[in-house]
Amino acid sequence: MAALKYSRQREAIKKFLMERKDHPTADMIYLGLLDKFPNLSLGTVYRNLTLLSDTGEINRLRLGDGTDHFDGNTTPHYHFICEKCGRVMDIAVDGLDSFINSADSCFYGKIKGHVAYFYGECPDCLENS
Amino acid sequence: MAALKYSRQREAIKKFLMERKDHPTADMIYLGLLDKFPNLSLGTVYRNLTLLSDTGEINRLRLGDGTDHFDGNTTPHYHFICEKCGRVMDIAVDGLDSFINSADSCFYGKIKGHVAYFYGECPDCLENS
DNA sequence: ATAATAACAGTAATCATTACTGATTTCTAT
DNA sequence: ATAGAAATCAGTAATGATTACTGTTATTAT
Repeated sequence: MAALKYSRQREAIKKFLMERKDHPTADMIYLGLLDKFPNLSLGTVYRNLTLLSDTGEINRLRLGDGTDHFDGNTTPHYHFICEKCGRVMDIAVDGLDSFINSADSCFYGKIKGHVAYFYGECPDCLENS
Repeated sequence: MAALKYSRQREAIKKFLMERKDHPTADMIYLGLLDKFPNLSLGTVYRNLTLLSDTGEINRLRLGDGTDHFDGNTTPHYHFICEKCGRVMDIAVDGLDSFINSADSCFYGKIKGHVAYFYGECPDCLENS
């Protein structure tokens, strides 16, 4: 309900996410912005990440590794997380989305969305073994 | 590596999960067993849930609601979580599994598994609104 | 300009989960 | 049977991610 006011910190957080292809955690974003905002607070990062994901400008990823990751790419896509190095990568899975959206044919509730991600060993870790 | 020794507590935890169709959290299991084990410790519940899911006897569900749920049904199936009441239900999604297993056609890493679940409003909550 | 209020930095609190500790139970090999 | 080794226990403390609180600062509308 309350109107959002501009803040340099929020813009920097959004820009930071847009410029990256990895999927940083709140802490990584905090550390990455400390040089530009020496007084930045981790709480500010968390609050703005929540605001930005509430408005749909970014996505919050719950990948089951104990900490949330964030993604500036809001076009629909899926993720792969490496069990060895923890890296998060985009993964193309053509047709999965429409398949999943038809899942409610025999379900009597209202399906509003889904979460799906893959895990295993990433190309780099696979090579070093 | 260390051999597992029998424990009454672990057996009770497993039995508790097998006899249920809901998907309780560690705390719910703890509270549910307090009458039979008045000295039961929450740490014991957590430790045994980890042991049992490591051996594949139960499944740990990370459904993004801030706490893990556990499932005594280890046959492959998917879950739906109600955003209103928090209830976790089984949901049948025919063919999704084989579809997802073919996802690595254009991915250069090694996909070992996937996580997928649905969220929305359950039949009961849908009716009361 | 000024008043209203969102946002801030800093810090404390929360909550799920894990780690530690010394006592107890289970198992194995005499 | 029994004694020693080791897993498990209950109880408690610690951890780590995230959220809430507080007094101050920045942004916006009048």
